[in-house]
Amino acid sequence: MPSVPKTSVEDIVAAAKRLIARGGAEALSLAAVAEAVGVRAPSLYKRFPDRAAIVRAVATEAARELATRQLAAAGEGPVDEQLKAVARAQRDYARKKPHLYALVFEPRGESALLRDEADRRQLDALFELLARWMGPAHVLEGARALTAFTHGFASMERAGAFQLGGDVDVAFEFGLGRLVSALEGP
Amino acid sequence: MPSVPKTSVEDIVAAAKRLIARGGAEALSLAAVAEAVGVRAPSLYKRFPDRAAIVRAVATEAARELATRQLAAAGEGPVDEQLKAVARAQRDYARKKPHLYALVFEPRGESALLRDEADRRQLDALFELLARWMGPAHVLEGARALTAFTHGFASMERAGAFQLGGDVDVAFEFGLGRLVSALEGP
DNA sequence: ACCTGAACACCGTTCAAGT
DNA sequence: ACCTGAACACCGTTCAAGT
Repeated sequence: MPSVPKTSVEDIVAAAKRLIARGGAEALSLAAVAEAVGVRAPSLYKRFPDRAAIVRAVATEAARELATRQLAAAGEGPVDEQLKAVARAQRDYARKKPHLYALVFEPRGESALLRDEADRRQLDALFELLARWMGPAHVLEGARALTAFTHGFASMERAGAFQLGGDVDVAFEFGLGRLVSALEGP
Repeated sequence: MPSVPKTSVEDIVAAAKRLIARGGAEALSLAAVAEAVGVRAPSLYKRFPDRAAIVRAVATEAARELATRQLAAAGEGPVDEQLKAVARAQRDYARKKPHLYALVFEPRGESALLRDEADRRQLDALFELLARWMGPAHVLEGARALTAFTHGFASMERAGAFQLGGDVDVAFEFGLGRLVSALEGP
């Protein structure tokens, strides 16, 4: 009857996030999460319907975290520099937290990403930034092109796909510079 | 003593490829592979050291298959049109065989992609194509930019990341057109 | 030489029993 | 109201025993 909770939703998500950051989502076991929050695995089902729901909650947090960093990185300089900074922040997050990044951009199976309000508002801000560079006509297409390039680069880098030598940083800046220039104007 | 084999390496890879194409690599069970080739799961260990090795073999085949399609799609037109056709073939493969595509471009864990000779030769041909468009100076950077954009787009499309409406085909052609133009010349 | 059943350790998930 | 041990079905993998 006392029903004193040993843990909480936030506790569980935080522990799961830490574990995923360390070993990736597919290596996450409920037993490990449970131990990290001082409980047994079956108790997790009191707060989450299943394992996938826990992973999804972590993905939502990671998406917000990434958007926050991108917005902070944008700063106040010229618009094209702001756009590049946003892209660099995305790549940077992918390098520093590859497993969390993968959760946002490469969700597996049923774990489709669910974005927060906060996340959504931040993405809108990035959209407006791009609108100032391109004009209103093709903003959606431009955003998709820029994000696709950046994610593709980060994803391939993470997967070890760049095996032919050369300076990968140089390649990123080369592609980013050319693409951002190509997006200018209507 | 008779030792009449019931299956073969090729058999197993073909069955695994079919199963992965249908349900994705992480849903592949050795029991299903074994049943498909008319054997019991433990017998698979006579030909492959572990599950990951089977998945890796399928990935190698998928990589070759993709490169073959890209090369075939290039055709004989103007160089920029050939480059675009190669990118479109990549996106097309990602849409038609998403699970096999993911195996090539988004390998998980230890399953780093191993390319065969045939695959490598085809990639070289694509490189030369790009060199004719860009000149020799930044071919590596250009190839990485073009592949990053195409993979990023295909990956996000596959993950259902383009949720804001708009015509996704138009966005792809928009980005591809601007990027290829931006890569022209030294 | 190859195949097999049985066993092992490890999963996610369910549920009746405890407080 | 929350937590737990036990059980279940399902994994990949190992291995002694079969032919």
